[in-house]
Amino acid sequence: MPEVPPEAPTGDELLRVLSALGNPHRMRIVAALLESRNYVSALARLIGMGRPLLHMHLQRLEAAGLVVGTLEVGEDGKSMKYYDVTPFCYELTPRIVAQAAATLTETTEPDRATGRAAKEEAK
Amino acid sequence: MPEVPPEAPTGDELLRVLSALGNPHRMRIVAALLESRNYVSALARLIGMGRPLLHMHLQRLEAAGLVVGTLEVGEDGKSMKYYDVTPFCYELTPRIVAQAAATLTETTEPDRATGRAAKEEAK
DNA sequence: GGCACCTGTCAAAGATTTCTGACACATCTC
DNA sequence: GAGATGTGTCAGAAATCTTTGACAGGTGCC
Repeated sequence: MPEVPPEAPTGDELLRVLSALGNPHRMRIVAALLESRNYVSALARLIGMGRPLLHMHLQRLEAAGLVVGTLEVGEDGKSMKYYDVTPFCYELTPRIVAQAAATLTETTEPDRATGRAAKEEAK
Repeated sequence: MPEVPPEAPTGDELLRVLSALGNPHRMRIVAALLESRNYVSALARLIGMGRPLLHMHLQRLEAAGLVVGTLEVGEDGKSMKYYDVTPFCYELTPRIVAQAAATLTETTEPDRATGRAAKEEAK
């Protein structure tokens, strides 16, 4: 049996997943793809959305590991990029969120090497 | 015994939860509050964040039902707003997301059938 | 009174994210 | 060739989210 995230996703991973799913359009995209895999242009027509925009949303979902895209070549020689929903499974509880938060890499990139956050205690 | 969302949260609810948690600062806030409940000003000092900003983040978390704030009056007469993390528990799978997406009441969509996309009734 | 805390709000800046209309390329059919 | 399909990209609006500083009030203590 394949492994699913057992308990503790990294902060960055969880953040990517949550912010990817925290968007009505992307939720609908997942729903549409779960019903049947599809390629970009057809999916764009199906849910009434511009191709460039859908492309962006799909990239966000794929970056979060929620969908996967494979470039397939049809018998007519046209290449279409089909997207499938991955069987992801995340549990959201205070403890898991807290654990993830502890492993968050500073979002603001202050320095190249130090990795030190440049937040000082004022006052 | 209070019930936790067993399986199918509404689209709006899940959307609120995901977009609330899909932010590094808010994840850290949940983590800090889970370690120990706190009131706004102290929490602001603790995580090095302005009060107005923290206030906004807490409102977002509370609107999603992830934390609750209670205005308590100490014996010294000062009122402090203490926040607690609620024991939320959400499961994130393709099916659950798809189900939630189906009940989304949001979008500039034209309209389908009884369609009447409106904001929630303020209380 | 003045100081140190607490609470809340508001209006702007600042930074992201979202969205749109181009553009580029390829293949197949007419 | 033109026209349909598919792929991807880009720059720039448009909308939204984040952040800041100033303001309003409240209480207790020196």
